[in-house]
Amino acid sequence: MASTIKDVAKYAGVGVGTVSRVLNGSSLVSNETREKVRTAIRDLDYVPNTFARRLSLGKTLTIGVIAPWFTRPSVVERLRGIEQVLADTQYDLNIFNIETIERRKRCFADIVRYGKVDGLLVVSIIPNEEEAKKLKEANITTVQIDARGYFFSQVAIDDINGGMDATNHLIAKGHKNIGFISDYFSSNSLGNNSQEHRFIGYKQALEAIGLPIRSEYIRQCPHSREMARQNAHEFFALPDPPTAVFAASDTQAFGVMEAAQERGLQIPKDLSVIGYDDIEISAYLNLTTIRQPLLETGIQGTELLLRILASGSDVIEKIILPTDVIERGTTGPPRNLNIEN
Amino acid sequence: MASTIKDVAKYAGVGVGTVSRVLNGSSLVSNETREKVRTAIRDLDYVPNTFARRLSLGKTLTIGVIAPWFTRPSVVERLRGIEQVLADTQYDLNIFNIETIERRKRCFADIVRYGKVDGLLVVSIIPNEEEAKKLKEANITTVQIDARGYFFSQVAIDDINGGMDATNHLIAKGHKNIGFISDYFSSNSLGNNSQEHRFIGYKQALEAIGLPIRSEYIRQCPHSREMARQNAHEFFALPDPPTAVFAASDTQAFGVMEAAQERGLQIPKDLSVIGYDDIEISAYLNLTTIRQPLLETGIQGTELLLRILASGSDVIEKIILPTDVIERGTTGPPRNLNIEN
DNA sequence: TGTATTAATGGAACGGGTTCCAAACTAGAC
DNA sequence: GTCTAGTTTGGAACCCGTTCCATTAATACA
Repeated sequence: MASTIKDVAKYAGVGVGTVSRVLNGSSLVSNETREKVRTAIRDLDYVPNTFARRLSLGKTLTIGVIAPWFTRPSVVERLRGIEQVLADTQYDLNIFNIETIERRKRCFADIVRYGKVDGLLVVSIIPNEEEAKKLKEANITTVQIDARGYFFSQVAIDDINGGMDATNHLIAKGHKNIGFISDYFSSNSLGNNSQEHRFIGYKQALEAIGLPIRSEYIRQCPHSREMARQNAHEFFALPDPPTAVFAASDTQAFGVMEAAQERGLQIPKDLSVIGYDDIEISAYLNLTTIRQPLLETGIQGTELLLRILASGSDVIEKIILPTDVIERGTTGPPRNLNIEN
Repeated sequence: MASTIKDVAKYAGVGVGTVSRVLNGSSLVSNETREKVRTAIRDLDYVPNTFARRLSLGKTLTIGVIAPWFTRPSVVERLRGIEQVLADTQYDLNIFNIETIERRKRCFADIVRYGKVDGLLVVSIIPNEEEAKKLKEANITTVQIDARGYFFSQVAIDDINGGMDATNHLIAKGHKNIGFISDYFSSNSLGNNSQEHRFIGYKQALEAIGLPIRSEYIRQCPHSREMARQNAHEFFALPDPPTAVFAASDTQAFGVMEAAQERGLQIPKDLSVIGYDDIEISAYLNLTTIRQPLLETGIQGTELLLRILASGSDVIEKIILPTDVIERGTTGPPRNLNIEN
């Protein structure tokens, strides 16, 4: 049906080796021959069979992506970046969606076993030591996106800096009593330490201008609006409650806002709230937050992976991207300042 | 490195043909031999090379998915369904994200040219006549998801009925002045007519009980919250503004809600709003809406495609899935009825 | 016991590329 | 004109499965 390299060779009156050389840009072909072959390719509308090519090269020309929470807007945005870059290359994209721990195990195992990918992008999770070892043994070049770790090259967010920016934003408004709510630190099942980094940023920002780190202002709880709500109420019950809260995710920020509303506190007059992520509904709910360059992490992670695949280098490279403060309506000066003005 | 079928044959003391027969479940192997081969496969941890297999079979064992608006929650949900089904098959998934008309053209052209897929799922767009012809010529089995059309089998939503349900829900609450906001109808570049079908449902519901179709209550605008917001404001400025609005997508419904808030209208007391899609944040924002079985369309579309690939049938099959009204807090009786009660 | 059938098996040919090796050709040096 | 080195080129071997064909073994039947 479709023409093959043999047809092209016959049509151009050359050998298959020569056609292959032209296809792969070898310099060992005279200009005259090259032109003949090019014409033949055009005339026959020849497209090399990609599977024959892969078999012969011993490469899969495929990039795998392991991503949890496939449906979260932030992950989708990263995937978009990945797809965008790969669309212009010879590489295929193979997405593995992880929704359960079993699935995670199976995915890593399958990828190693079936050897269907040359390179792997691991989004928002950190391969554990055993997984990392197996990937390396199987010679699968791996890049992490949105997660730190010691085993592989990575593109991550500067969460420490993001945490500092969020805190500094509140400090700049005049706040001195700043609460912090986050998910539990690392050691969660997926091994992502962004929460802790945001906290470090918070701490550093306070320390930088000599504000005390008050343990009663710091809370960790499961990642949900409801838990954040409860913890925010405990803040309000303090004798000297915070005038501003930095929530390490927008979802938790909404919990804080809900609590404030229940308590009759006006935002931002009585309480400022800043989130982290800039998920879709944050704009709608007018939440000041920290935006991560999601699409960009996908793009840069993929480009990094392709670079490593091309160069064969095994130096671990870490790219850290900055965050932006998106100021909306939930942050302002604290009440006492308002009154003074 | 990895063991091949030859290694297995040698280890088991049989020919490669026999190993292949065992792998593919041929009945032409004695139980004794089969067991020997199985043991060899286990001992050598043998996994067939998928690319050699594809080359030899002349099949790609790959399903392509063409989807526009890759980032929309509704599309992601369908993709999830597709991925879920394919994960348990030997088929690979190849996603083509279409964001521009050029990209659309290139996608269809490439898919035909490079012959990298056995089957194609086209999500939310309708291949035009030329594209359909080429797909058929290239012998690529195609199934459409979330779009009608005459050329291929399909899994679609009964959007006319969904539009009727939404409108009837408002009518049942006592509304007579019902606005309609949607994206532009079909004839958009991608050839999806779901918007129009929702409108037809809206019209039919009104006509069915003799309510007038008022052109000032009907608006089309680009699919965004912001544009919907602006158009909603124009509704409110009418001398006889609608008491309820049916937005043909949840995203647009949020724009209407935003406008209502800006205008000081209470929902649902002063204005009822019903959306369409039931995307993730709709529950959070308490939006009454029409739920489409999004995941289900992905699942059923993929299963249909696999069935067709297996059977080789060329009967065009159409599966229409129903919608559900999800009643939450944004719809209620109109104010005048409130007062009367 | 001999013959016809059927079941089971080995292995060559094939799918369509890439690459290595040997051969042919060219040009420059002497 | 001969020799050497370098440039081009053709094509066999290989990548690793599947499948068809030929062969052998086993069973059935007369």
